[in-house]
Amino acid sequence: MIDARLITLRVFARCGTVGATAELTGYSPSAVSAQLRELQRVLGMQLLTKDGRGLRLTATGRFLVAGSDPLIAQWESLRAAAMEAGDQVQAHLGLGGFSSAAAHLLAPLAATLRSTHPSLEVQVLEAEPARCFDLLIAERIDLAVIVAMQSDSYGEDDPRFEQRVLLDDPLDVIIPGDHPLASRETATLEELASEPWITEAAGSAYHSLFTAAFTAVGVTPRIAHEAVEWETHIAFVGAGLGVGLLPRLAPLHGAENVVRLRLTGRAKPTRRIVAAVRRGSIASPLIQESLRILQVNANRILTARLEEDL
Amino acid sequence: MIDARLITLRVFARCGTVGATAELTGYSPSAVSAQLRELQRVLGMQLLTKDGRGLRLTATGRFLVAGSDPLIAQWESLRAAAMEAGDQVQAHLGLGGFSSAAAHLLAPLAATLRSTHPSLEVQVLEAEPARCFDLLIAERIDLAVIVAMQSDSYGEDDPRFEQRVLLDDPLDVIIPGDHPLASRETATLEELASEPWITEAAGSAYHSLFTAAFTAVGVTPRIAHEAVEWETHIAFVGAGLGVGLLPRLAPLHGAENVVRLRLTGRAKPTRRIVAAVRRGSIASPLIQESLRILQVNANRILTARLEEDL
DNA sequence: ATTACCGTGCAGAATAAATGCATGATTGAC
DNA sequence: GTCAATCATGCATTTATTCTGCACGGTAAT
Repeated sequence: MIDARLITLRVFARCGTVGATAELTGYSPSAVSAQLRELQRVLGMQLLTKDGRGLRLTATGRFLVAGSDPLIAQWESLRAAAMEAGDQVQAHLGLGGFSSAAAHLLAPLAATLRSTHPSLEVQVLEAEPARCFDLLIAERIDLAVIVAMQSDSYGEDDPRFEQRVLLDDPLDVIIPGDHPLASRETATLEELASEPWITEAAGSAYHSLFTAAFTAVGVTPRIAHEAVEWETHIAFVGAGLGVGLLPRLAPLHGAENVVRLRLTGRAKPTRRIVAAVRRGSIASPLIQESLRILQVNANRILTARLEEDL
Repeated sequence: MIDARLITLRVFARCGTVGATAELTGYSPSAVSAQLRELQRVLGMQLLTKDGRGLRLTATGRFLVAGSDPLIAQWESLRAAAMEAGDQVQAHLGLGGFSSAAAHLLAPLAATLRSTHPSLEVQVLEAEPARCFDLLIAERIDLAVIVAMQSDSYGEDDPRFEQRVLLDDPLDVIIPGDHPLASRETATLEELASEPWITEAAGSAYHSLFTAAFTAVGVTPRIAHEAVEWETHIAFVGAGLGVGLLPRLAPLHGAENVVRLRLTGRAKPTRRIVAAVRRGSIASPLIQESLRILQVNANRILTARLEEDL
């Protein structure tokens, strides 16, 4: 309902280049360029200046973008209220989430919504948390499932978003099936302190969670290998290369020679999984329903995992 | 910046029929029909229902329209603030006003703006006050000059508009040149109580002003003739058909056998001339400048008239 | 029953917008 | 200093959207 060109400007304000804006919005770079020029013409404002080989927002441009936050929020709020008042749901819903969330939370959600609202067209995009926020701004998606990261620049008080905690996903430890502790059901980080550890690359989202967990018990782990996908982690462990942490939401799906142990003791690391929406839209019936479904599904998965793997 | 289809819906909410909406917005009826249908499709809301041979807003529709008032106001406010922050003015300005305002206030304003802002395109629409408000909602004009009418449904607190008093235009009395009082400079309503009066049709904007003035002095005038345009009033007076009231802003331009007398005494009727804009836009530099110019011009005309006709 | 009014559907026209490629300008690397 | 990479933009073309004008069907008043 808000002019698409203003949305484009907002995306540009976040990512700073026409090319990136085009990628995020789904337009071509020329279209973005034309939109921004047209926006300035229509409003009679100079919003951008050339800066080297790129563009930069003018003071007016920054002012407009900042001021548009409450405008967008108000529209979302109005739409949500009207939807609720009329007991209706929108025609389209865009969902975004990082890999395992997309697979284990969003896919079931999409399936459920599809059956309860046959006329609703749902679109799921797999994307990293930071990109999810960008996609929310670009209005490509309406609901994002992300891992809460204190390092992120999106605070709980960001005027553009609202966030709700979906669940705290506990990290389990996975060890080779022939490990001395393999017959146990639980373990502590202290017991595994001297093991070779498999983790993600330093600086990644989970790495900080990993180090924080060990700092809490005063142990410095030996990092032997790095992996990005959980599937790779599991394979490394199965090959006897070391031990690792695995979110309970992530399935082992019967991997050879790998057992999952619950972590006990002082350090019980969890990753907090959060749903984020554009501010104002949280009251929308469809969003509310989606949040409920997500939460139910997530809890079901967590308890089911306990019976499967542990 | 707010979707044109929502604007169209707002206009429909005011006038109630597709045809009238088309006339006000400048679209064809088919276009309005298509826009409203499209709006419902995009939002996934049912906003309208068939009602006899016409359309009627649903509860959701009324809710959305009412809720859109602050949305529009916020956009106008943001635009005005950004304009001010960037020291820029918009590219287009639409002005609306009733006949004599259009001729004596808006035309000079347009001329002044044209010279001070060569790139600005100004458009002037002559329209009755009620229609001016509609045109403001339809975003066909940005500034309206109207006669304040307590009977109007537009209060000072309407969430859609903001109003500023431009001037209080005193009503003078016009009498034939061969009238016994013609050599005077002032007169009172009491002195003219027994004269045949020329007024507007009952129910018109000025008629209530007319009766209120006589009620204030406890006299019931004899209404002899009715006229719509001031020029007709003047002609009637010149033909000796009676006496009448004429706003000081309206010129005699040397009519034969008519003299203008200032009204003194207890009843000093004035018509309050007010500028109205969409709420939020009052802070816009161009609106502010226009209001200043209007006020200066109005005062200049009032004082000049004293020297010409009185 | 007839007439006037109102909204809508459709074919075609007009307008607006997006794409893809080529270009110019700038930065950083070698 | 040259070369490659990055970025934005202009233009011709295509594509999508939107508007118009007219005809039609339903509804209310005379």
